[in-house]
Amino acid sequence: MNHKQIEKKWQNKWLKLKNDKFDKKNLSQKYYVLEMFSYPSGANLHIGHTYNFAPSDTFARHKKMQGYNVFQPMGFDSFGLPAENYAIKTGIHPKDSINSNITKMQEQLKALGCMYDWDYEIVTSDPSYYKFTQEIFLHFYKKGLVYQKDAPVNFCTSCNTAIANEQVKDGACERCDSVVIKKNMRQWFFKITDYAEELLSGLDTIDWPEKTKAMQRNWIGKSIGCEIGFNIDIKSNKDQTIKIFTTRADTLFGVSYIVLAPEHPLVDIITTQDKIKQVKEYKGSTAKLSDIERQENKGDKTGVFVGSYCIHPFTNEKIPIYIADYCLYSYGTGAVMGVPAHDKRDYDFAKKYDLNIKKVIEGGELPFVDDGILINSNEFDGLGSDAARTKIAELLKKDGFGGQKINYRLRDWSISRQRYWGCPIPIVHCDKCGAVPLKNKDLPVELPYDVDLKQRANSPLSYHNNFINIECPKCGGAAKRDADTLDTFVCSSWYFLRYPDVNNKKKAFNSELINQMLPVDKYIGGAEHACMHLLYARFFTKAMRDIGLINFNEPFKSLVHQGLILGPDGEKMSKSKGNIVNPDKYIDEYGADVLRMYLCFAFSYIEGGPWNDEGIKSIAKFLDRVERLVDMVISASPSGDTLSSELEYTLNYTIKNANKDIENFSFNTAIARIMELVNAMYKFNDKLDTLRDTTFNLVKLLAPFAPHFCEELWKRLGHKTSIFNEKYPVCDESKLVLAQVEIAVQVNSKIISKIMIGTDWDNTKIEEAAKLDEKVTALLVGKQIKKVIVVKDRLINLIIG
RNA sequence: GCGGACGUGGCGGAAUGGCAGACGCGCCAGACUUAGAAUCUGGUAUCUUCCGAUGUGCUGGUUCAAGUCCAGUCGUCCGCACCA
Repeated sequence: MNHKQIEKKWQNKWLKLKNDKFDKKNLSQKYYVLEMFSYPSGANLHIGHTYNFAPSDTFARHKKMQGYNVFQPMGFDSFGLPAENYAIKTGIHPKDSINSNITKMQEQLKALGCMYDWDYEIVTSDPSYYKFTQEIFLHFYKKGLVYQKDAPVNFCTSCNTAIANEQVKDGACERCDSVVIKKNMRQWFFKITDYAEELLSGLDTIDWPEKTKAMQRNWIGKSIGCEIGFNIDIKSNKDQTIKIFTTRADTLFGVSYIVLAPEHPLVDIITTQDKIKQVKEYKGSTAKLSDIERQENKGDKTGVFVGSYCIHPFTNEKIPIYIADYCLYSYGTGAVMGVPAHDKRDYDFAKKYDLNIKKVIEGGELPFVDDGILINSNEFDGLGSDAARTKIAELLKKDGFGGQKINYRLRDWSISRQRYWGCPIPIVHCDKCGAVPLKNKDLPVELPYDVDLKQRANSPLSYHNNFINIECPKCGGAAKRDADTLDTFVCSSWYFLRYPDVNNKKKAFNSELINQMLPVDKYIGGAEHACMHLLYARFFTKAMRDIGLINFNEPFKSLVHQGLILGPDGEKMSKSKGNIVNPDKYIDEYGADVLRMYLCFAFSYIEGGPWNDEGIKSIAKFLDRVERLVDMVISASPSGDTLSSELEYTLNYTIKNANKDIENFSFNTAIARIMELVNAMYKFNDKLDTLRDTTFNLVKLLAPFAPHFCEELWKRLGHKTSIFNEKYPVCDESKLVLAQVEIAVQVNSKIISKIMIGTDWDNTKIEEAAKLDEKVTALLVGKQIKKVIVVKDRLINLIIG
């Protein structure tokens, strides 16, 4: 078969037949299957992209053949740094490079024969889309989910912009690997922390990989503890209180000092005159450290005494106050109690600065960090840690010093980026009115084309006078637009809600329609998005529900991660390593069907692995084998014989497993079963005339994997309509009932022999038959049968002694 | 340190607690062919005195029965990490 001809032919025909189109009128049978859209990078699609798209298309086609009204759209996440950095390097404007990249990627996707309905395409950098990203931002603003604050943020020195916590990997920028420093900047934030509890509990309601759910749980980091107020003991500041958070309130009597994070606002207030110099120096030196340096210094605890003391709420002891960078300002209250006897870090710190170490939990050697029995703790002595925590929290509450408190590791999502190629923030800054949100009618705030990208001291947009200067919508005075753009993850946090109503010009979407179309039934994409896109999208869904735009709680009912395809060297594919595999040459040589099917067959889909093209020929060979078989069947002359029951069994066994395996993304085993069927059919090549119906089924079974090839064979078999309008074969269970079956005979759990039995035999009859076997008989001489175990249609085990 | 995986032939990979290695690659042999390619058929875990024995990282345990369950251990990978 000439794959080039037939692939082109069927791709065109599918367009004409509107085969890939979603039927808007039949929502009751809708099935929304979505592959994460990708960034239109300058390079071609590599084999990893093909691996993401092709097998999930096989899944979608299978669903379609099962009778679902499949909605499978595709789009491009086209804002982002790479295009801007590329523009700085080459002078080619992001808008232009993105457009040509999209065209190229579309061609490649079409060449794969994926069943996308291109009527629903999304390009996030198109004003028709980002107009609504801005509108949603304003919705969030009105709902109080957006705020601006001066805060130390993660700043990538190479990308020259702030980035979110989720985008910092090992202290470096997730995109470019450069050093990330803390920088104080005025930034916009989304209040994702408002949803911490629901983002956590909602995980129990969705069909996602356990690993991903665990990662989100971890990232949200709920911890149940206690907040404790320590009053400060200096005459001038009697009414100041330091609030600390601890999960170990049971160790409260072991406190020997209090630590504030160096950035804590109380530090300057409580530092005594004689300590100002040291404190200032320490604050300066820690502020300069990058996250990476901080982590390297982990073992070596540093800090300084600020000169003042606070009072223990129960014992009234005087407790010295320190600042130390091992206390993080961004977690809890930015202050902790130091209990050296029962915390490794506090122990190190106390040793270094010669602080009191008081044991209050009976257990092992210090530092003893497990739960135990309280000692040296007044009325709490003898209690277990768990009970003590409850009692102490209660007493603290009664005395007005604090009480139980839940803390989350999750922090608000910083969304301002000091870059050009992103969605403009629909806010105006007026000296008189402050930050003023734009009106919906003024959207979209369009990104100007003529911007000097080399200006990098501030956001590039801040240098564009026509864009930046504007009248204040409130007072009409001179004002400036926000010069930053939104994190691209904002754009991708709601695209799945836009797809079904992508041409809506008035609204982001029609809520009624979206409530019917969502949640996404099957979402497919890389595991690397676990704590970024997948978390943000859940937050957006919940926030938009509370605003009243949608009525469901979770965006993605069921999630599958495909594995990662590595380079042939076993390393992650990257330009710098030069191990990127381009799928085009395989499509050219073998065709899209062969490549698609090889990707389905050669890997366990959720595992992935190093690319290796040695087996790709085998798939080409297999399809040739199928073609020959089909052609032989077509030209066979009738004899009146009927299909053997053995083959009927194989056919239905294949049908049953192919359906099950595709549903589970176990494409490799589904193909293995179809190969078995073909092998079995070849055994009957002297009775080809009996194979006609089986051949129809075979071609249908194979269609989701090799769509063009199967369309062609389907036509050769005399059909006038597309095979994708056919129903995928359904197993006839009655054909799987055999009269006879071979089972294993075990004696004392060892396999001795195999016998044929009737499937309707009772255990006694099976036992009698087993005993007749020569080898078994020999073993039974002079022995007693103590027990017989029969596993239906599998084995019989005789226990003798 | 915390969390999550994973470990099976020469290779990719299969196995609801029930005959380990499906399917394929590679390799070997046979058929067809002047020959090769292609194709078709068969074989292919290891050891073996050909009776069998041993085999799913390692050590134990549960069970009539363990790749699968449990405990421990070694190794690899991923995510988070001074989170109080």
